[in-house]
Amino acid sequence: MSGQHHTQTFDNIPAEKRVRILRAAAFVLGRDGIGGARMGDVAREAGVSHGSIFSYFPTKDDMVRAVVERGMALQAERFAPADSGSRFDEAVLAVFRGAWELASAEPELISLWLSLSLAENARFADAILPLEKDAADRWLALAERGKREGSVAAAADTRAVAYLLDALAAQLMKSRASALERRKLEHFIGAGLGGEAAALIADTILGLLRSRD
Amino acid sequence: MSGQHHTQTFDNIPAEKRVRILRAAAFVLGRDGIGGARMGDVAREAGVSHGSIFSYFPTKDDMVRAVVERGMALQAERFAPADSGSRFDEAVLAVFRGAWELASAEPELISLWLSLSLAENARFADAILPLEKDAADRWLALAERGKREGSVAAAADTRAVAYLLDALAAQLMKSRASALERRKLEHFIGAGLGGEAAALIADTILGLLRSRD
Amino acid sequence: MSGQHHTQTFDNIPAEKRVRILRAAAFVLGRDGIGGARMGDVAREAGVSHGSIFSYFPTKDDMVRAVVERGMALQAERFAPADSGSRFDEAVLAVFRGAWELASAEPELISLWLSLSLAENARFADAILPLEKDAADRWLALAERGKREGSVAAAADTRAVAYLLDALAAQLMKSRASALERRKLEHFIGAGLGGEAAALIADTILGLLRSRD
Amino acid sequence: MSGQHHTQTFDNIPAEKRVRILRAAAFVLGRDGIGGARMGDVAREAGVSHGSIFSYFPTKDDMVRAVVERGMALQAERFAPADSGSRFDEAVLAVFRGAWELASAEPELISLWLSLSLAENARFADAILPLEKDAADRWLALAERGKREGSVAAAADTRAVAYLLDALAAQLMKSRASALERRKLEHFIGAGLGGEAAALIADTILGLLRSRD
DNA sequence: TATGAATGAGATTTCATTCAT
DNA sequence: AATGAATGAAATCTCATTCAT
Repeated sequence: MSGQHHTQTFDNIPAEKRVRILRAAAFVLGRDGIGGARMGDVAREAGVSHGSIFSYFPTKDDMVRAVVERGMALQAERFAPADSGSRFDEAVLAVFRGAWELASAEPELISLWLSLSLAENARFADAILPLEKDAADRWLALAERGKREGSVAAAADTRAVAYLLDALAAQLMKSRASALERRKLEHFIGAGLGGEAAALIADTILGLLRSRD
Repeated sequence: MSGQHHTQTFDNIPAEKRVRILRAAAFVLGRDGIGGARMGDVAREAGVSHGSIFSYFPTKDDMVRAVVERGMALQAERFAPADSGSRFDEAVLAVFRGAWELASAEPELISLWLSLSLAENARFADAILPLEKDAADRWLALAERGKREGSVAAAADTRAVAYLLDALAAQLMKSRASALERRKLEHFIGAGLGGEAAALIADTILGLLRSRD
Repeated sequence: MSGQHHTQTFDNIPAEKRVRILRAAAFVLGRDGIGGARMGDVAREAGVSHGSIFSYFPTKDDMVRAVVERGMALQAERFAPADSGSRFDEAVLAVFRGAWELASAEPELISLWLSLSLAENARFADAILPLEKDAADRWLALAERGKREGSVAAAADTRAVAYLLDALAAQLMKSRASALERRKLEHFIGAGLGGEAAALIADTILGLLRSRD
Repeated sequence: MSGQHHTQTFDNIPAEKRVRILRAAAFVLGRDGIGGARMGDVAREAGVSHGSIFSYFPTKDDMVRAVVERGMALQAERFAPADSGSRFDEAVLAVFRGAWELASAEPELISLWLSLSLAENARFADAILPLEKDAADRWLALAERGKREGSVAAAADTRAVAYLLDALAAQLMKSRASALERRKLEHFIGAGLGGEAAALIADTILGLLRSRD
């Protein structure tokens, strides 16, 4: 399943170097795609030798998995505000903003994450599925909280609401990370909104969700 | 920009063969990704010789563009129900169902379309952008109609509503076309819903959109 | 098992080219060893492009197998004199001479054949075993004929005699094909014997085999 | 030529460790071939660090030479019975048995020794030739003794007889050490003979050698 | 002296594209 | 117009050897 994808050597090197390498890998993988990324580029980007990369990860696929596993930690950070005691509306807004900021800071990571849904990368399903299920569970929990707090209309299907929030957050990140999707967002919303796109979308969906009787 | 991506020769062959080749190309491109697709596989899948492919499309990228352009026609079909005189609710439901059915019939085409948002395929932005803008305009028009008909709460931002509907439709197709996303959908909604997932999502969003004052 | 190791393409090219490639492959494989041989060297030696070699043989191992299969035909030639109606003594002498000449003409093929017995090349056992068994059967048949003709002492174990003849023929080829073994032969027999080494060894073993009662 | 192939450091370590390393090297070299053997495997097999190997032997080739030199001692043991005062027949039988037992105990060493005759390993000729000449001299001496004792037909060429005995002993070891050759031996002699194969071959050749006039 | 991380040259293999037939 | 053999640039991965600790 998810096991160990890096070598003992990778565990032995300084933590700072480990992070540098994983970030470099995510950057190149996201920029060029999994198939298109060249291990030599990762090495150069990380400032290590060509051969060293293979002493850390037996194969390119193993490197991809190691990068994906690091994504788990980032996702936990993204949802952290929702875990604190804040109200539903605040939590959703915070997660949407967090998604937008993550996509701003590491667009290549989002691009990599998007590519993992593609048929061509189906062999990584086992690596990414736990992350997806984790996100789904967080959204489901949030939707239930919204119901209890009265911030989500009683008539709405909880699961569908969770799916809807997940889809929107994903689309927001995509709109930030992909040049094409950014132009599409601008075509919808108008250019120059910057970080406020996330807030506008959040406000709109929160308004719709709110029960008005 | 969008000009001519195939050769004169391609225009000269029977229409049936042209379609067969474009479908084969979409199939292989979607299954293996643009980078991973092999021209030889397209040839074999289409039942033509390896060399012939290059007498139809000067390069692999040209073939991709030709396939994308064919997508324009499919998109028009998908939105056809919305163009007819039906009410907002019926139109949205029909488009969601159409999206689901397209993704069921040609999952590889959806996979290809999804891959075009990735950074690695940014060079095809000019080919896909008209298609995206067209879709956006159709959603914007629909959202406005919803407002006029009173099926969309007056307080909701029209552009945000359109963006939201587009995101949901895209996510639905993704959930159908990608094995990974299908498992994610099942984690949200429960397995075994089949085609009713589209209806459940549509009902929920339509319910939320409806003004109740 | 022995199946097909070359591609359809290899079957399609002219026979003359096919032989040229197989000879070039045997030459390089024998000279540098299976592990040490470089596909590029085979290509250069055969006068074809680097890529072409891989359009004939999917992998290096497949190429090795194709070369080994060609060895079957050469072995049949080597034993041809024994199949004709000649007497036992003449047949053995002819086969020994034939072995010596084959090793003189294609020493690299012998070197390749020797390397196939090594543990490192155990994965080719299925390819070489039929050839070995064929040789064994021919020696067994010859030994039996010797017994019937009275050229082999009645007291001698037929199977052991066959094994002995096979071992000697193999050692003769090795002595001819390997520089090291040639020096060893010279240390035994004295230098400058040239092709007469085969005759001396054959005469000696034939003399020993002959019953003298 | 044969000089010193290991470092001063190698002389300084405990004798037990020295033997352990040389045995590990022989094992890996025989199993994977000289080209295919990895220095890291030798290190792991010997239970020392990767870097240490290079503090004992400047290069891989030096390590091979050191291993070959150790083979000299083993060979002396193998011929020890022939040096004692036993009769010719007993001596030959003992050497054949010794060869069989050595090949049973250290098949990888035999595999390594066999590989040294290959063209690809010609650069080690200077290391192995003394060993080969030593063996040749022992067989020549034995053959002469056989003549004097009347155990070898007077008409037989002494040098050819020595060559023949050497070839048979080598073939026997090969039949024991190589899985492929073992199957070939079984095809000749029948399976299940175990250690008696050496005795059968020895009896047969001794019977043939014996003069009967 | 011992360790094991680092290096980089080099090997197999792939595949878009060309071109003779 | 159609075919499929030929080409060679480029990418992943290996491993002997070095060297800082």
